[in-house]
Amino acid sequence: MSAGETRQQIVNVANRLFYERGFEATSFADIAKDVGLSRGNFYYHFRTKDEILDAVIAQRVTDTGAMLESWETDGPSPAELIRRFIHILIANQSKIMAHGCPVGTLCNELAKLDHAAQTDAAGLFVLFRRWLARQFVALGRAADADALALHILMRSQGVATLATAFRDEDFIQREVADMEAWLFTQSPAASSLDHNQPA
Amino acid sequence: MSAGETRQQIVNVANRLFYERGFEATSFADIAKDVGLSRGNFYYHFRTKDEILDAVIAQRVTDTGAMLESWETDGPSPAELIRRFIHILIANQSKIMAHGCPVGTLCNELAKLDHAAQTDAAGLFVLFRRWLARQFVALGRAADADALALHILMRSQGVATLATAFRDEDFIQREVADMEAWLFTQSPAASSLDHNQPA
DNA sequence: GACGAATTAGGACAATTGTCCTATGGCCAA
DNA sequence: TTGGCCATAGGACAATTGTCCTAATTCGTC
Repeated sequence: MSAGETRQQIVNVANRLFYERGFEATSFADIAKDVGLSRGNFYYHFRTKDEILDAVIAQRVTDTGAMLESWETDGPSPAELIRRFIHILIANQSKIMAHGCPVGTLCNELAKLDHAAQTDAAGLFVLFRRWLARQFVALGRAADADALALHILMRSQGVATLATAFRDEDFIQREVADMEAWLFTQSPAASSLDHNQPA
Repeated sequence: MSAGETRQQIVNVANRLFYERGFEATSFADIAKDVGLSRGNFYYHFRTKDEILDAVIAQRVTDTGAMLESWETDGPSPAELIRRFIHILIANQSKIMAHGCPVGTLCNELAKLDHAAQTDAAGLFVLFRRWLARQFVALGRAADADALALHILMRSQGVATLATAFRDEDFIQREVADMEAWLFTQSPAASSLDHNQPA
């Protein structure tokens, strides 16, 4: 197998394990076993564990960017695009209940470790933040687009954390519906309506 | 020193380190050094690391319960009590930006480790959930008190996670203000008002 | 088929992990 | 003062960690 392919396999497996078990709790041996390589051989592809982390984050940046871009290809409305973002919570429901949000939990862990890659991991949030802000601008909310983007991001993080703690599908459904109702009130034309009761 | 005092010191230090660095990343040696004891001696007080974790969670349950109870002693209104909860985000701002929410991050880590103490840690959320629900009942929202409690809890978790990732004090202030505005609309008398724009 | 480079296996290495044992010191009761 | 229990220090233990080296294998090219 070519070095590039092996490297890609390592990144894919590490990406999954970092999400499912956390960065610190995942060892070289764990990754090696799942890839089917010997542990010592890793040094050929990655000199340190931090290099793997960097590669995993870079991979996620690429994947996330591609996903967000692909959503826009068939030209849905900004509100519909934001709805798609919100619905990640339902699409990935079972994974989120088991391991939380991949971005939020990684940022939290790296913050506690005071890890150098903290900023890179937060860059994943920036990707969503900017994309969401763009949609709110298109929605006619240029003045507070970034604040609205952060608000939606904040809500999905809160839902993810409580979903992991309580494993309550109804809670997720309810909060997603509430986010959609909130979104509806944010289009200027509908701003006089009141759709904000969570329940 | 009596065994009880030493044990209490260990729990206090472990509590702090589990929060600042995480459970897995904190070793017996780390705790021993901060308490000023020899590592081997831990076995006398705690047979396993999991036993320390249990003690730390039990301590947090006691402390949290006492805090919530003390808030109610001088008889503030339910809305004022909920406001106090929301303002934890500001009171603990710098710690949250550095290490996240103590409850949320612990639950997330234990979920990834598939740890037996997961449910006990989530019990800390239950404490807040029930206390908040009581306030909403007193506010005249008995029908959806639990959902409203989860909603507030969800928001504070989301704010904590993004606060850690972005270290943005303005964001925290803004979202706290928005939570207060939301709270105002939740008292039945004020339910026709619209205070929901986050910004 | 043979050569040289690319890729791998296997293991060495010191450090650290959680766990556990034993010998020692100190304090309180008789 | 003595005897016994409580608390501690110090270290042993096997296992695992991230890192690194070297010898072997595989592969494409001539």
